Amino acid sequence: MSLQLSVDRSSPVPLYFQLSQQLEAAIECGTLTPGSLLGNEIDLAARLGLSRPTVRQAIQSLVDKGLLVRRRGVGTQVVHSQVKRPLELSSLYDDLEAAGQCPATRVLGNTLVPASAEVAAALDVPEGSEVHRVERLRLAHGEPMAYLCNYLPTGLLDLETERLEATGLYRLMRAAGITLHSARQSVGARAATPAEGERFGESEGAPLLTMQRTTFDDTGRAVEFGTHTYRASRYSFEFQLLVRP
Amino acid sequence: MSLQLSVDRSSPVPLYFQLSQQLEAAIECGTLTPGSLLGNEIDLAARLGLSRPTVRQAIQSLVDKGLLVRRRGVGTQVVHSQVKRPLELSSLYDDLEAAGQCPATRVLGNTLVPASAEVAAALDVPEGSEVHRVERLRLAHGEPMAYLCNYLPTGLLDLETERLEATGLYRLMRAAGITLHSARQSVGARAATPAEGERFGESEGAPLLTMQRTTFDDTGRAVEFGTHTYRASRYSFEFQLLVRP
DNA sequence: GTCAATGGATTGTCCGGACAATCGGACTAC
DNA sequence: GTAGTCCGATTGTCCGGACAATCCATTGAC
Repeated sequence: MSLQLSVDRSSPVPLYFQLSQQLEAAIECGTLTPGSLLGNEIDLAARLGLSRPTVRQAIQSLVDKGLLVRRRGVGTQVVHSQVKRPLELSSLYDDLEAAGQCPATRVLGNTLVPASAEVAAALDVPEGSEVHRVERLRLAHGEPMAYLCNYLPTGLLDLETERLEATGLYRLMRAAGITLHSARQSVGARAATPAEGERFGESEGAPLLTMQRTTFDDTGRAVEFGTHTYRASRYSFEFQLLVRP
Repeated sequence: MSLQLSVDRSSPVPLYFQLSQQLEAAIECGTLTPGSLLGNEIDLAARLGLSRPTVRQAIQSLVDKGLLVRRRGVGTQVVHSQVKRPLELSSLYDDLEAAGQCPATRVLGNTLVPASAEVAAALDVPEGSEVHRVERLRLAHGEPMAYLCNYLPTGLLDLETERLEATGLYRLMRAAGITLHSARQSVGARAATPAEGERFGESEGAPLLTMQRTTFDDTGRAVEFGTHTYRASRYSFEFQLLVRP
């Protein structure tokens, strides 16, 4: 039952990473069934011609992803799963596209404004200093889905209205070399104002889903602050939380 | 400016963990300021009388937590922060208690029921098999905040109504030796039905925040499935998402 | 039959070293 | 002055080994 594992020492990709990828693929495609033991680390290392620390590093990365569980004195098992997917910093645009919803964006505003107290606090810039403000209406199949208002520090990337119409904000940021790391979110709900009702084609008082989010890059700097409003009848958040003990 | 670091080799707590805790404390209390270098790993190891792998393990755990950033050829820096807090699988009870809201619970039902198709799929048990169903009303300062309906597999823990009134479900699960690992959540909003309006002391049509959650333990088994309804005027979700690149 | 002691298996922790990859600044050439 | 090159510093990867801690099943005692 020992699955096919091998490493290419001439490849520039790290050995532990080659191994973890092969193991992940085996789990994904069902070759390694949930609950099955992985075989002890020593033998595995010997079979592959690797050292134990390297094998452990590969296994550890999958444990961190939640795909494997280690039990001292027992061995390493594949989790009973359903959990497979890693949690992602969800992008509304990508979500809609993945769901085949034909997302589109109408840019309502793209200007420089002085930072309000709230925005300044979120982005950690002086109050009153200039920041980008982008207001967008996100459509799916031509129907309005959400109203997005985002603030960004200046100098990080150039926000062309044309590009904002074509894709999502996160893709633009990644393309600009910003590595997104984490985000603090606050999700709530409230009734639509008359203006919002009209904007979304719903009646006044219709339930709306609201989100405020501050996104940080890998150095811990705030790179985006946004206030979003979604039609509750058309959208809900799906996400996964991990516990770090 | 080298800060005070030391390890106790006679302690049963792992050396790398002692070090990571001291570093985390130094970051938390501001001794290590955001953006400052940590000093190279070799010297750090020599100063502490540890090996480099041990020091690396300590640093790596903080990198995983998002407190440090490594840059090859540069060094290891403290992140520019605000992010400090680790993401937690939020417990409504703990959230309220931490906010000084005097949480209380009224158990409306605590019975065994046959699993519906939805519940069976979420918990990965046969449809129609018996599962626990717990219905609760969560109060803060005597005011109703949320209606919680949870399903749990049988045999995991004994759910005494008395205990459920005194604390949160997650605490009971942890106390029963279940190590929570991750959860899939879906958050939405809708208008209150007449019955819900009455239950919460709000009018019909008032916006409600809804959440469905399936929680998994460290072996990947589903240990809880719940449908919750919150008064949007009184509660919103705060959480943090991480990106795994 | 029940409970406690023993032992094998496996992961957890730690060491010391070696070389490669990458970054940033200093230096040089033009 | 500007661009390209070199070099030191630092982290990234990998090795091989040693012992401790823990789990599980078997064995043994009562």
